[in-house]
Amino acid sequence: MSKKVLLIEDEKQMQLLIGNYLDNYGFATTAYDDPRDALDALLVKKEPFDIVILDLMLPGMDGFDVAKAIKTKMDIPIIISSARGDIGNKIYGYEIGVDDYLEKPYEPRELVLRIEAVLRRYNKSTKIQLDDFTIDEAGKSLSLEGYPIDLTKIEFEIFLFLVKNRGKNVSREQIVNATSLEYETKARAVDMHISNIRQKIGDDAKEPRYIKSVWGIGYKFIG
Amino acid sequence: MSKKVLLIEDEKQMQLLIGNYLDNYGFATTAYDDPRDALDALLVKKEPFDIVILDLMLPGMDGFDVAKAIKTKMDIPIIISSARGDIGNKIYGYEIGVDDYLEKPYEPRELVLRIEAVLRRYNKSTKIQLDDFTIDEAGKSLSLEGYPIDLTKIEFEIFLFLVKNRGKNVSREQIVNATSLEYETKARAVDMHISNIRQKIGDDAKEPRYIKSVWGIGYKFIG
DNA sequence: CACTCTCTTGACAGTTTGCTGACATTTTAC
DNA sequence: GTAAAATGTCAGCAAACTGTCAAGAGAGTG
Repeated sequence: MSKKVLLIEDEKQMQLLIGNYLDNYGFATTAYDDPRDALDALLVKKEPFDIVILDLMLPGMDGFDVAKAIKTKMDIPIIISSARGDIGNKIYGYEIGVDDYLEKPYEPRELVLRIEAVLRRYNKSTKIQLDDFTIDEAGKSLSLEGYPIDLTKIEFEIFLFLVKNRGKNVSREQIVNATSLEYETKARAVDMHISNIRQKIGDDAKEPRYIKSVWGIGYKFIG
Repeated sequence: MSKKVLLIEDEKQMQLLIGNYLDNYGFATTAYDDPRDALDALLVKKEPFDIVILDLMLPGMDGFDVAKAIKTKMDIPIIISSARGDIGNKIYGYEIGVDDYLEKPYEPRELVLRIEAVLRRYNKSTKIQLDDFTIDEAGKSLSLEGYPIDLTKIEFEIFLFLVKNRGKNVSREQIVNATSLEYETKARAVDMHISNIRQKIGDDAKEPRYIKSVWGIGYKFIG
């Protein structure tokens, strides 16, 4: 299945050049002149793209703001393509969490290689895909259907432990031992964390889709 | 019965060395150069292997992808065998569920030990298959023909005790002692638990398929 | 220092479980 | 066959467990 590329680039000529080139290499490219249209397609209409190629020189909106808007809402790789090549911008780009950076002019072939590299890194980084969750173990981050969910450190540890033992019942004691919870922490505190996690992932204790309470035993991640 | 080892390794020399060595230790080794052939044998032809030894440096396909392809389709242990550096600390980051890994060069004896350790761990992975039941002792869960059955803590303990003593008669007193039932619990309470268990697993006291009452003695799991 | 965020705990409501008495039914002993 | 003993199971209750609010302690930040 070909990967879907979202190209945000206002120069028509560049758009055609890159779009055709990528399509020849087996990608399905959709291009937008206006970043607002692109954001609309990605975040509002939720079209399923695999990667974003983003020009920094855009009409009406700063490229970095576009990147930030995307990264705070979704977990999707972004490659910056720009003529503005000074180091300051580069660093800023990586701080936002941009995945790679190309300075114009560049060979289209180079872009293909970078895309492949980024996608490869993305797919087999430390991420666990499960149901609608993407769990980044190293990055200690979680997203649900592409939308990031902010868990605290301990919440994330508990969630990860449950996921790794999905299908099995785990006791509160096991949870305390497997996470950075203090040894003498009362089992009751675990309940509170579970309650908070459930709220954040939109789960319901009575009709759980993900974390089920097992009476007298503990909890179980359904799966 | 000797355990069947699937060796995926493209270096002929290594293949022969490991293959012969394992066979000398009572394993039945089948080797493939090409991971696609190995996947075909395992996943399509469904040849019954007990464990996979996987080299990471393979032609045509990334070793991690092979591992992932296997693990998402089957529940079979995998040991990674690879040159130092391919692995590093990545292996644990890639949450594929690999069971062990060895860095080349290693002593063949070491591999044998690892295989035995992994198989031991796997077999006593606390899962008991019996009739149509799957009992996960560690996970404290039970399923019948693939459908999960929710037993309470004590019901599960009683059921497990009966299964472990299948074919034997066990008294109510034995059941009380073997579970977390209070010492002074009346024997009569056991009857009630048995009744509830029977209902949940669809058994009939009069025509028992699983739990039989033994008049004047106690109960017996038929087996 | 004030502010925020995280973790823990007490408290209370609501739910589930385990136990028992009660009664019907079955089996054994004589 | 009859009485006594054993078992099956319903209904109900007390105890144990869970969900979650709210408050407070403690850590980290600017």
